[in-house]
Amino acid sequence: MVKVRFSPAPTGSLHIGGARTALFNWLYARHHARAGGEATFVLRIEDTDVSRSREEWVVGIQDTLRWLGLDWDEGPYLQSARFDLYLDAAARLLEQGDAYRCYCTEDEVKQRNEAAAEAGRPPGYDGRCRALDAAERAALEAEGRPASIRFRTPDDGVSTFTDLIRGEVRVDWSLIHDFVIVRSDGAPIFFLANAVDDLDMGITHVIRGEDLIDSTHRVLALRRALGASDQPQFAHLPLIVDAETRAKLSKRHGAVALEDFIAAGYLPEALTNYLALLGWAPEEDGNEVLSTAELIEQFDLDRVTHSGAGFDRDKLDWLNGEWIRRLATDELVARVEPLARERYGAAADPDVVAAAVELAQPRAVTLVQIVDQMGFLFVDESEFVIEPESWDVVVGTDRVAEVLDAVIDHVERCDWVVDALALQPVTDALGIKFRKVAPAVYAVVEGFHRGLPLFDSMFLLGRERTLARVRAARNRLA
RNA sequence: GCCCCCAUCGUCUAGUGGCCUAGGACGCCGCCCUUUCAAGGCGGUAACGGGGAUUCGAACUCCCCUGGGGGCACCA
Repeated sequence: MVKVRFSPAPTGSLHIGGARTALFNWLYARHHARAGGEATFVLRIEDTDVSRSREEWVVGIQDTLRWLGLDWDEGPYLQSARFDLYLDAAARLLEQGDAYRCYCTEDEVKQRNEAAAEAGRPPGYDGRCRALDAAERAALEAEGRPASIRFRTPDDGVSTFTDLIRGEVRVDWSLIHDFVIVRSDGAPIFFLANAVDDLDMGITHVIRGEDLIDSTHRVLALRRALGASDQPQFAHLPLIVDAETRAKLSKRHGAVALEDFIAAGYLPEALTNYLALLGWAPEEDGNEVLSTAELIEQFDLDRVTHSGAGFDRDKLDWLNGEWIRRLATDELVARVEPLARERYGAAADPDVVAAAVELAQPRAVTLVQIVDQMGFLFVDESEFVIEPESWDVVVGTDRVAEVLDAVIDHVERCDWVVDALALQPVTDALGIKFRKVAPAVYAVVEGFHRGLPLFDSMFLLGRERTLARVRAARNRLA
């Protein structure tokens, strides 16, 4: 029996790190189920911090998860709808003496921490409200001071747990200070909600980022105080870091939001494949291009690595190309079509789009690139422009006027079939290697000096439009 | 500052004492192919952070150092 959960905070859209965590939890559950076991993947939205959470992120995260193909069996549960549960637990802890009311304000705690730091003492709550008697408490309350609820951690001893990936992890309790579980405004805090829910939902395995490894001790203590008879297994994943800075991936270092990758034309197949490769290694047959089914089959916590994984856009690009090539052409067309329509409107004739996709599939890196490359087919001659950089290439090409004249002459009279549009014979007759002048001709016809295969492109464009463009370029040259 | 985690090519990684003159993938370089650029094919460049210890034998075990990252909130 395996029950895992992905529990994002809806304080932003799903980012690379969160997606990887979701994927590993999902793969773990699906792998277990495939092996004949019972497994449940729960989606739980941790929106206890109401001020930082937004409905649009709650929705957006689910959309992105679905786009990735990560479906959940339970949920989404919203913690904001379960406050009673957490508050009841807090009341119980208060009653048991495992927690106490703290009348220190946030500012006061912060100030005392700073003072402690300056004095060379370790920071952390100093325990001021730990042992208040009834009279002191009454006095503070009479002052109208709001109270938070703090969990009382052990003063000595060692906290230990066995991480599925890292083995035994231990830390002295003396280093872990009493922490707040209910804010003075009455809102429960992450640790509490997290512990209560995992307990209540019967979570068996907690798979999450390594940045949470230190908080595990607190969650474990909380669960024990709450009467948990057993503890879940923990598995802390290596962080995904910026390959350059080696620091936790953040918005400062380029795209990290999954939405950005979707918009940039990456396929879910490629993203899940790449994400799986960050911090996990497949079986040793050398094949890294893996479908979701293959990932499910092979996934195992044993093969999760221990050190931070640098995010490498180049490898993602390569994988995306691989997946574009692996898709059936019809399927690729189906995915490109809406994008083409969105970009070019009614001009994007479905048949032409399909033909262009077929030309693009063997070489494309992203869906957006495919859409870009077919653009020349959908603009009016009056609006057709050659990219400045590509026009420079035209101008810088030797004997280009001569070549364009010959191309015009050839296109005017040749049979209108792709094979007849081959230009090598034309340049050969001039004693010029086609390769030398190809970029210029590409630019003149497609607007870019690198694009879809030229002869097929001219055919798709049609004789008149092709001629119009070449003539226009020829005139501009003169 | 304190605590925790980590340490193999530029990057992702394989490797659990002899199979390692360290393997694969991406990138990069070269060649071939070619309807430019790509894609594809072939080949190449490139790493066990340092020092001790254990052992007949260490990338693999232990210790120290160094380095990197993470955590120390009334965020999650």
